[in-house]
Amino acid sequence: MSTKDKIIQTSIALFNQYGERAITTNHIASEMGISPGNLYYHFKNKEDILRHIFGLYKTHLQDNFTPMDKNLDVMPQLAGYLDSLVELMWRFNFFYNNLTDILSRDKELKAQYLEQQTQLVEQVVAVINGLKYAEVIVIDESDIVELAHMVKLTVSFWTPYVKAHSEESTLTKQDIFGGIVKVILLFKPYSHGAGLEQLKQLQQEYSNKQLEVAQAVA
Amino acid sequence: MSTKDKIIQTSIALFNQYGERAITTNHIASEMGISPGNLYYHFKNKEDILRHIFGLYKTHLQDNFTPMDKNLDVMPQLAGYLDSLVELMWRFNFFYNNLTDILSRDKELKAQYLEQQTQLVEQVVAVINGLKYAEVIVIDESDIVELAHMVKLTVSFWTPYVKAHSEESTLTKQDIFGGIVKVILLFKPYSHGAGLEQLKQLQQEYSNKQLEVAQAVA
DNA sequence: GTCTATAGAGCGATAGAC
DNA sequence: GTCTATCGCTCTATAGAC
Repeated sequence: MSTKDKIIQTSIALFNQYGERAITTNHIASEMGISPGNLYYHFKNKEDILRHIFGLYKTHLQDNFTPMDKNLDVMPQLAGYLDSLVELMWRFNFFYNNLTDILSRDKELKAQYLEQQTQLVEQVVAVINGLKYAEVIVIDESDIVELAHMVKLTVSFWTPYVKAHSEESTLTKQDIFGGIVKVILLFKPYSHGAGLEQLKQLQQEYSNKQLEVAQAVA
Repeated sequence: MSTKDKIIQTSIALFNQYGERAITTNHIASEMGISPGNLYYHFKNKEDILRHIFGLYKTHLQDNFTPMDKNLDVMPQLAGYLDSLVELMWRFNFFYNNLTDILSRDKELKAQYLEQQTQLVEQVVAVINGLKYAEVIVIDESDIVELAHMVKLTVSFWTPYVKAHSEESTLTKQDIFGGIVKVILLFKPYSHGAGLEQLKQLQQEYSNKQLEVAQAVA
């Protein structure tokens, strides 16, 4: 791995563990065993590092949040989206923990984020419509965009919510599954009959994942 | 107003406008036209100020989130809770914008927050049960706590969500009403018949408030 | 590409006069 | 209760040698 890539990876790891605010460029360099000067050879400044990390975030979403295929079953596709959200929430949780700060310090990054999130809400709307046409849920047209924002809000801020509510602020991967359960909860009351049973099953699967990991640790 | 109270009020105002991270003790003193030394006469440090502000936050919730009266109509009481949440989300929005950071820097405050939020989830559960017994909503026993957390998550992180999605990061009070609409959206799909009509009307009221204020400014 | 050394700036907090 | 002055620390970022 190139030094540049290693700086990115180390930054992500340290930001996630200690928070973006607490980690300085010196900490990153020190953790890697390189000099601060070397770090600044590869990146203009800390914001430059954050922009590169945002690039990875964006790529992850572009690669995994592809449009639904109407010829395939809807539930496996939904499960695929949820799995990719687990990865997203886990890998970039530091970003959500300091979203306002990070964006307010860097207008360019904020513009990129805004554009990206505008796309994202459209993609979530498309998924909701997919569930609607597959008759998994029944929902008024006027509520769809609102629900899409609630999904986005939940995914974005589940990890800060968990951190604020746990004694030790160290996030574990099973904590993330709890957030997915909440996302499914958002859809569930719009669902009836066979669709409801499918969603209940999916929710149960993620509840189980939560416990499995916990038991593996114990 | 005493200097001590004025420091608290000025801090809240500056934190809300510029973010807690960006505002130093020097900024607060300078804004008030007092010396940094004077500020440190009244408060041990910045965390001390934040703890006092949290005290106000806690008091606001204690005063406004009183248990439901089963002898009175449920909807006016719900509206009362929602109005008090508007105030909370508006007055202390800086707190939610930096929640993880603020709590990770001060173990004592974190403990207080944890205790307070544990109480709060119980109170939200009580409100949901109130809606259930008044037959405004129909909800499985097993979903109630999960829904309560979703309400809390929405209230906590609506303002950071809005800030992240607006060009200028200055929050207005009508933005808050949008969050209340989202909270009502959480309840709506559990509702049917007469209860649904009541919730729709309530949601419409807050949607209107959103627009009224916007027009008053224009 | 990597290092050492350090400039430059800001922040938190205190001492001591009034 | 309020001020001025300032110390010590940390952080960002750069200069210049290798």
